[in-house]
Amino acid sequence: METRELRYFVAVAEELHFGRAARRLGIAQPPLSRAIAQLERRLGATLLARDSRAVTLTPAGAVLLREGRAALDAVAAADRRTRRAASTAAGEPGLVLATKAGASSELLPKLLDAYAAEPDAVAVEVLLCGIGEQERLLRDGRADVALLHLPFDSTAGLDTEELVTEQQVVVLPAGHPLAGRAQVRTADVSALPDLPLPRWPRRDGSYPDGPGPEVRDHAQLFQLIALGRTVAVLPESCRTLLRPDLAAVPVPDAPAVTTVIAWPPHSRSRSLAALVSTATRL
Amino acid sequence: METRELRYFVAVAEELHFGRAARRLGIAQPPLSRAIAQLERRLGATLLARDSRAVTLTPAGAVLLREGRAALDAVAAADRRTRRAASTAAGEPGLVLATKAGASSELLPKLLDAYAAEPDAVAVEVLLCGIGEQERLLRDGRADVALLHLPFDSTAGLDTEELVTEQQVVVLPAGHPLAGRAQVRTADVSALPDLPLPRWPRRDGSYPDGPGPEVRDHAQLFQLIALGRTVAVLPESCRTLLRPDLAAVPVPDAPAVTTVIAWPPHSRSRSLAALVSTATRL
DNA sequence: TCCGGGCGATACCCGTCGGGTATCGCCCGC
DNA sequence: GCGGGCGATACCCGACGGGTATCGCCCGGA
Repeated sequence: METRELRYFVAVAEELHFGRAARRLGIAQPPLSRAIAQLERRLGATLLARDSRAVTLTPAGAVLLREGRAALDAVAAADRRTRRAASTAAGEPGLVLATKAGASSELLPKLLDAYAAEPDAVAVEVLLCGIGEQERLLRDGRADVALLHLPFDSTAGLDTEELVTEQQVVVLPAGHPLAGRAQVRTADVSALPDLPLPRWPRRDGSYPDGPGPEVRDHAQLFQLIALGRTVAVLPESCRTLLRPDLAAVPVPDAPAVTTVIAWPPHSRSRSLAALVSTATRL
Repeated sequence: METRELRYFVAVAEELHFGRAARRLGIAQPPLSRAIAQLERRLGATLLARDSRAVTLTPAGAVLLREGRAALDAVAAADRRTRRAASTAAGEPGLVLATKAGASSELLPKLLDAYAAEPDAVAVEVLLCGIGEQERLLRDGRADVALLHLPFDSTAGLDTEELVTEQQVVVLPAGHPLAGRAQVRTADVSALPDLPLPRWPRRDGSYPDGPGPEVRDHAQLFQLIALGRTVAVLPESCRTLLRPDLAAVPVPDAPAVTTVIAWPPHSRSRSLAALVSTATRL
């Protein structure tokens, strides 16, 4: 199976429409139809049900969509990592660290400083990404290492080391009645009638349904909290980012958040090992 | 990057010889040279140093060898799993469970029986494999789930659940002086002058150097122990396999062995989830 | 009921490229 | 100094990927 065939199939499987998929791939529709038919013939499997007026995935097609995406990511990672290894001709290439924008605001600078002080540290590029994107970045080679936050992020298929565990706090407008409390419970927070919890984007960029406002980053979120439109439960290290018009109150019964450093399991880079070792010693 | 190019490169990188690699691939040498040159041109990287009389990997080539193998495994897994999903047209396909031949002799039958008793269990094929092969089988799609034994096997890049932890025992000829002891220490075992520990094959099938005999499986091993040529330290569940002319003595200070059930992280199969859940309830 | 339009499949042509054979250039070792 | 091993180059051919034109099918509206 060639990667070209996989790219073609994934495009059709995602669009469920040969014409659109062909346009996305920059080719005409007939060669695409032919390529898919040939792939089906070679696999001995029907991947798509061409029910007139609608294309749907067969069970085998669903398997190939999932496995094919993973395989294409692995190929993309091989390409990217090889280019990077070549472009930094002498010595170790730099590292790319992925983390959610706004998260780990305390830990990250400490980690970067500590690592930079190591004898043979290499340059670390920080790649800020959206919610849940880190795993993808590691799998397709755009990043070498990432900071994840359990239990929100998935560490499936990654090697990890736990770094710190923090309690969560609820972030409120400074004048809110709960802001004076020493602590609150999750029930108190979710029961606030006029302050629905915000909605974060899903993997594909769409938002779940619900009453809360749609938010993309912490600056947006804090603005909306200050305006009295929402509240949020965040790890307590977010206190360092708080504006003076916001207050944070511990929520002891909210799940603790563990920051972990994660990397692709087959990595064998000296500099990555040094960075991880520095992180665990913080 | 096409999988054909990756296959070609991996072959050359493993053989470090264009002629042999071409023969292995079933093509002539000139097209192979051209394909590698084209891959290098497209990546903008020199992958192989053609020092006259010897081909060696550049650092970028070493990266592509490692990443390329992983990518080829992922493509092979996509192919195999799609075929299997298609061939079992109705309902869930069966599961393939990989385990080391001779290991988990107590746990495996219990697991298979318990799972078979589940309401919608599917057929489970057991694939006996060599030391350390399970990870590869899971990655390239030949197996869906495996039993691994920590700390010997690597679980890098796999999702796992721990099943049981056992102490280890030393297996001796029944008449050996230590056979009557209630327990021994690792120091006692490694100090036995005429009974060197056996040598197990490495990933690539070669054996490490050393005085002990080369063994491939437990039947071989027990035969050699009975002949007084070696001793072995094994998990205590191996007692059920012992022949009457062998004895087992606990070794409390040997590392405990944990059997884990492992599967590829992106699996989303109902029957796999049921098997894992059955295993954890044993 | 018929017609138009949307969509995937088919037919057919062309250019590129992958693969083969022959040969060269280089270097090492006898 | 020469023979042989090895990778690169030259050149040819056939296969296959991609394009355009068109068909067949089905649904929906008049």
